[in-house]
Amino acid sequence: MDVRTLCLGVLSLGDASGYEIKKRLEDTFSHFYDASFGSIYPALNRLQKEGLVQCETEAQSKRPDKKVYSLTVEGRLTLVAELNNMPGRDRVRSEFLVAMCFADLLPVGQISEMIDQRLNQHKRLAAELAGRESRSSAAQQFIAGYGRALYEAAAAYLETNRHLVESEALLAQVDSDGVGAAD
Amino acid sequence: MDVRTLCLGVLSLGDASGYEIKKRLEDTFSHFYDASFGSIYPALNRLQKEGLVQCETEAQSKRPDKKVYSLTVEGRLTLVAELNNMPGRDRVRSEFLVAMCFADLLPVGQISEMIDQRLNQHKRLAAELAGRESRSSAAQQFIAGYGRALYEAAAAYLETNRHLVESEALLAQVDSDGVGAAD
DNA sequence: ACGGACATGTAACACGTTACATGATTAA
DNA sequence: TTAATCATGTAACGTGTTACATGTCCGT
Repeated sequence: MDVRTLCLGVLSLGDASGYEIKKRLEDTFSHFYDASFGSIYPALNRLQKEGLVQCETEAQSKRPDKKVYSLTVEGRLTLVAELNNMPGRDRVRSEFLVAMCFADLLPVGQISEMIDQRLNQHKRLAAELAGRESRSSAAQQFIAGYGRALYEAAAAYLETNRHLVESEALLAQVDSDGVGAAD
Repeated sequence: MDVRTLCLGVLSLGDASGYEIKKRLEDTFSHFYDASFGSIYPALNRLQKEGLVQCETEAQSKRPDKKVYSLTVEGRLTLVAELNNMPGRDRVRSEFLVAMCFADLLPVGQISEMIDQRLNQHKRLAAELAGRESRSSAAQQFIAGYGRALYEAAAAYLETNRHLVESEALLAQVDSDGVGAAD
């Protein structure tokens, strides 16, 4: 699944320009998918060439014409076909977890700061998603709830278990600094 | 953070060849980071050129010589410097969640199958990680526990809330098929 | 006999990001 | 006046994957 499919998906919820697609992706999908202008605009042009979307150009004075795209029948079929493929496994790339793996190489203060930051971030994002669960379709609610559940679980885990990495980093520090081993 | 840093990290836990690095990544990091041979071998060569790792070649009869890499002092410093950067936000890419967003375009059976599959997968992975929590360093335990907590939270959420997407898909199906509207 | 583990490496390709180009309008 | 929002697009770049090349040994 690539940006092109994602564009088809967004358009299935309503016509939009490239710019608007980007914004909707940020609103709705940012937690589990990203896309930049540099990938969206070329994707739309290619989708148009392939007849999966069509485009109405709204002339605008003093700024580029706004090109509003809509799904064609073929586009909708392609989207459905694509969604029918069993989804591949999630890809996660977490610099935070990599850092935690090597916690014993870092000063304890640094580890703690990273965890604090992460904790705040997760709580903020969970709250943001919670606010979204009321005002939207069942699918949107489901997605928002899913995200919230995960952020909350991560935050809870961090609070309960942070001592595991913090104490290990402390030991390593004592080890290499010779703290408490002064003669 | 890229494959090069990850290689340094793995090497900080013990010397290894490219092949072994790949396997350790699969064991330990597969849940939140990926890397293929095609990226690891070039990375190691470049790290060697830059003096961050050094390499002892073990001659082997009838198969390519095994090149065992180890961190240099510079390499260790570079790794620590890299880890000290506050980690960027996690990147998640989930085809599953995208599919759920557009649940109303799919047959209910398909949705249910996707959720069942995901549920089994999460339960299996959680169990696998649970087994790992006993026999390893504090950092490894922390990471394994984190992964397990998230898989379990996701599974629990799916079981409790799957009706949200399943019923919506059903409604959409009734809508477009005209089921229950026969004359 | 066949696939999988061991072992390294390269080249073509895919995919996406970043930065740039262009430029008006509006709010702080 | 500075930044953000609106609006599209291209080119250079980075990073990683896939498939290929090469070959042995071991288990079934």
